[in-house]
Amino acid sequence: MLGDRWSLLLIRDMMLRGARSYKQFMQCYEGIATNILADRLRKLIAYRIITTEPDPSDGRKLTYRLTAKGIDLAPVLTEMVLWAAAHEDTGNPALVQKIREDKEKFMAGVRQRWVSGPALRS
Amino acid sequence: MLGDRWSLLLIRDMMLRGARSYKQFMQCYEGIATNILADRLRKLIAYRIITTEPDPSDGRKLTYRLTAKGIDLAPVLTEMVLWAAAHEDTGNPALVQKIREDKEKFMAGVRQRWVSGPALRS
DNA sequence: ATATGTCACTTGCGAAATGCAAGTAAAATG
DNA sequence: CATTTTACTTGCATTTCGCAAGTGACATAT
Repeated sequence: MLGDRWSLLLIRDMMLRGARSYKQFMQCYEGIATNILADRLRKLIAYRIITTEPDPSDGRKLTYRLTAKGIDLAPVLTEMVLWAAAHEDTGNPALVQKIREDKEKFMAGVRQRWVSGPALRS
Repeated sequence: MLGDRWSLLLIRDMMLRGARSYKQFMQCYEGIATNILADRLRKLIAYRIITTEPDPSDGRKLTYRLTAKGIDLAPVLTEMVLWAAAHEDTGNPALVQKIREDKEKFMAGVRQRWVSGPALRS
C-alpha cells in the first residue's frame, strides 16, 4: 500500500516541507514523472491518506491535504528521518536536531499544521 | 533504498517473526518470487542492513542477521505496525497489544534477539 | 555408494510498472 | 484575445517484476 518508491516521499514532502499542490510536489522532490505523480495522488486519495479540495481563489489549483489517517503517519516518518540521519548522510541537519530535541513536540507541530487553514510552509 | 514493495516486509519478518533463512523468508510472507528475494537480500546486504554467515552444522544453509543499522529500524517498523493496526484491519492483535502496552520494552526485546546467538523465534 | 531430497539460488520470458517527452483542457494573466 | 499557468493525459521505450523451470552444492536414506 505504501510499498512503492514514491508514496512515502510524497507524504514526507507534505509533512516536512508543507507541499500541498501538484506543482509543489513536482518541485519538492524532483524526479517524479507527472503521470506517476498523478497516479500516486489518486491512490493516496483512494487509501484515504490525503484528500483534495479546490482552491477558492484560483479555479485551476487543487489543494492536497493529509487526512487524520495520513497525519497518523507522522511517527513513522519521524522515525525514518531519525534513522536516515543516523545511518546515511542526509539533508537538513537542522530539522534532525529539532526532532531529536523533542520528538513529541515536533509531531505535535506537524499535526497542528494540518488541522485547518490554508497556511503554507513554516 | 527501502522504497520497494519487499525490503521493509523482509525486515519486518526478521524482527517480528525471527526469519533468518531463505526458506523462512519464502514461507513467512508468501508471494515473493525467488529471484526477487535473492535480489532484495543482496541489496540489503549491500546497504549493510543485514549480513549473512554460513551455518556450521549444515553447509547448505545460510543465516541472515540484522546489523546494528538494521536493528535501528525497529522504531520505524514498530510505528508502522501501530499505524496499520489503527487504520487497517491487520493480523496479530496480540502483538499490537503488547507493543501498545510498552513500546520501549518491545523494542528492547527486538534488539535483544539480535545481539548474539543462533536462537530461533520466540 | 548411489539415489533422492533440500537449500539457496539463477535463467528465461511474458506482463506490469516506470520514466520521458509531448500534448490537452480549463482557468488566469497581460 | 494571446499567452501562461496548473493539473493533468497519452504514447512509447525501458526497467522491474512475477512465474516456472532449472542448477549446483550439500545432506540424508537405502
